[in-house]
Order: sequence, then structure tokens, then C-alpha cells
Amino acid sequence: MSDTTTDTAPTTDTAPAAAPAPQGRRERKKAATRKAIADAALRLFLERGYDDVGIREIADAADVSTTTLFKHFPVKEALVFDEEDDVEAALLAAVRERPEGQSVPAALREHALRSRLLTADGDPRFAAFLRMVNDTPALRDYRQGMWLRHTDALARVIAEESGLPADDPACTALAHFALEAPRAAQDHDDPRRAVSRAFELLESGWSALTP
Amino acid sequence: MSDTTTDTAPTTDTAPAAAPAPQGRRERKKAATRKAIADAALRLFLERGYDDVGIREIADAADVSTTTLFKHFPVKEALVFDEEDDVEAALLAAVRERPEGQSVPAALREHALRSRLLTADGDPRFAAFLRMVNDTPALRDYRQGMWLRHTDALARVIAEESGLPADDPACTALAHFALEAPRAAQDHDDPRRAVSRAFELLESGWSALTP
DNA sequence: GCAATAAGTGCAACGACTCAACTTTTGAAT
DNA sequence: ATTCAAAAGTTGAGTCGTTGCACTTATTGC
Repeated sequence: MSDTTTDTAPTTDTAPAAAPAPQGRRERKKAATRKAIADAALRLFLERGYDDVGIREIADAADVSTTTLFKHFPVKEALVFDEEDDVEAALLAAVRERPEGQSVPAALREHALRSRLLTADGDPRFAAFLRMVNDTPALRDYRQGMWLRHTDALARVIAEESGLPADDPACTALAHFALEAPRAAQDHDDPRRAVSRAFELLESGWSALTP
Repeated sequence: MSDTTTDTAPTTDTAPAAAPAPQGRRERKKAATRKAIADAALRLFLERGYDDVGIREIADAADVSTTTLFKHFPVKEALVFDEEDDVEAALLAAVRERPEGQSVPAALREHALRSRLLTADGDPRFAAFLRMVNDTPALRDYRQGMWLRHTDALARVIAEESGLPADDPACTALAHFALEAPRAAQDHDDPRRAVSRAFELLESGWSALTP
């Protein structure tokens, strides 16, 4: 059998958030195989690259059938982004619980800069992970797709916090743009500066829209 | 043989731009089969939906082999977005040749509102086409992917027109956001208003950045 | 005319993903 | 304790997009 690593897959999130109650034996086993699959996948991907590892190979390494694998993960890309649970909660919290007097887009900027997408320093394992994602088009796209799914929730919070009507498209726009900012910045030589500058645009624009 | 339709595939563009010189017999034949494939594909797609038509079926309908099909179109999605040539030129021109005194983001807003993504009225064939694209995730994503490929070119033009340094990330940001605006707006009940509002955000933000 | 080149074919295959039928495990009710 | 239904897993065949390879046919420039 392969080693039972205690490694947690890298998260884009900030807070670890202690694991809740895995009660029944059933759910524990299920979680176990799920983890076995995700671990095997991540290991193989990092060793040889995402595109050079097949589904069957991962299934074999985790000692399950490919059908079982797909019952845990809807598509191949999902194997890479496991354990991304409370990213949305953190995102919304960053806006709701922002410091007194800070604007909404400023809070989003801080959250973006704080995120591990830019601050990969220190952890070489995570750095390798990030490099893999950024070098694989399929993974970049998938990640952005997941990210954008938070648009509506974020737009609602923005509306609440700013007093604008809940259906004002400006809220959706700000949410969407804020979520796209990292992507818009990532091809620059200095991504942090690029993100900041993108948010400057949003901040001054937003201040003009909210009296 | 199937009917040789003279229909031109719908374009997101504005100007038809008369076809240039198809000289050799070779290139004419090549263009012919290409058109045969695209026509067959579009017809089948509109009849039964994008996901319910297979590549092999399209190839059969166009009376070519699947290998030939893929020599003309890199992926299945490309069958839908044929003849989208000078979209980029039109986009850049909209900025460069904007009316005196109009801001860059305002020009982009006008261009977006002018585009057939929102003004599908009148042509029911095109309306059906649009509906199909918007109802098919794979197509929406592909379209947005193509669209975003113009980011760098647009950013360069924006830099030129605004006097900002060519590598100022703000230019990339504006370009990226402007290209994302239609997508951010398309889930709203009134897309035109949503686009306008999204651009309001960009306009006031941009005016603060450019003295 | 003749070779070089490009278009097109046929077929077999690969990898991601699905489906249907079947076995095993587990949670719980009796 | 026994029984039963749901859930987890397996197996194997199949679909679908896409690619590679070896091969034929047509067109072009000389």
C-alpha cells in the first residue's frame, strides 16, 4: 500500500478551519477513499505534470476503479482543487468585516493581495502547486470558473454593505471585476502591483457611484 | 448532396468586409469544403442543439472525414464561431477613432452596446444562434476565451491613446474589465442597462487615473 | 511532363467520461 | 440476531472528442 500521508492538499484559503464531525463509519470510509484519490492524484500530477497523468493511473494508484473516482470528482480538474470549501465564506467575510471606514473595493483588494495566489513564498510545496496550475491552461480555466461562481453571493453582500438596491448591476459588475482582477494581473512581471493598480481603477470608480 | 446554402454564418462583428481574392483553384476548393463543414455544423446545431450533435455526424453531413474536419477547425467549438476575423480590428478602431472628447471607456461602452450580442433584434436566425451559444456552457466559455485574447492588443491601444506608460497594469486592467463587461451583464434582466452601469464604474474610475 | 506540395481519406487508437447491471458493506428497524 | 434498503464500489462495454499514421489524389510551379 502507498503511504498514508497526513498532508493536506494546498488551499487558496486563509483559515484552516478545524474538521467538523465525521461521524458514521460509512462517511469516514468515504472520506478516506476520497482523500486517497486526491492524494494520489496530486502526487502524480506534481511528479510528472497534469497532462501526463491519466485517470486510470490515478485510480490504480488509489486502488479504486475509475467509476468510483468519478463518483467523488466530477471531472479531472476537480482532483486538483479539492478542499476548497470555505473560500466563499472568507471572501464574503473580508467584505462584511472590513475595518471601519474602508471601502468595499479596498477590502477586496486587501483580500486579493492576502491570498496565497500571490504570496506563495515560504512554502515550496505550494509554490510548485501554483506553478503547475498556472502552467496548465485547463487548470487555469477551471480555477477561474470556480472562482467566478461566487459572483452572485459577493454581489449580494456588496449591495447590502453599500446600500445600493440589491439588483443594481453595478454590484454584479464590481463583484465580477474584483474576481477577475487577479487573472488580469497574473501575466504581469509584478503581479502584486498589477492587482493594486487594477483595484485603484475599481476603487475610484466605485466611490463615484456610491454617495 | 445537401443544399449548397449561400447563408453566411452569423458574425458578432459590425462590418461585413467584402471577401478578398480567392485565387487558386486549390484555395477555392479548400474554402468550399470549409464552408460545407461549417454550414452543416451550424444547421445541425440549430436543429438539435450543440451537445446532441457529434463530430462524426457533422463530418458525414458535409461528406468529409473527421480528420479533414479537424484540419479546418481545431476543436468542436470552433465550428460555431467561424468567420470571426476582423473583430479585433473593429474593437481597436472603436477606441482609436472615437469622437473628439470621448473617453476611452466610453468608446468601449458604445462599442459593446453596438455589438450584436445585445442587439439581436430583427434577425431571428441570429437570435436563435445567440440563444444557442448562451445556453451552452462550453460555447460561452469558448467565446469568452477568444474574446479575451484581444486583451493585450487593446491594452496597447489604450496606453497609446491615454498617454500612460505602455506597461502600466491599469491599461491591461481596463482592457480586461471592458472585455468582461458583457459577460458580467448577460445574466441580468436588462443586459443593456447592466452593460452601461458596468461601464459607468470603469469610466469614473478611469477618469480618476488619467489626469 | 514531373516532381513537390497540399488536401483529403481510412482506420485505429487514446483519454475523459458515462451507463447499466451487479456485489459488498453499512445503518438501522424489527 | 435477522433482515432490508440505501450507499459505495466494481466491472465492462460504450460514447465522444481528438490525434497519428500510412496512404491516395489533386494542384501547382518548373
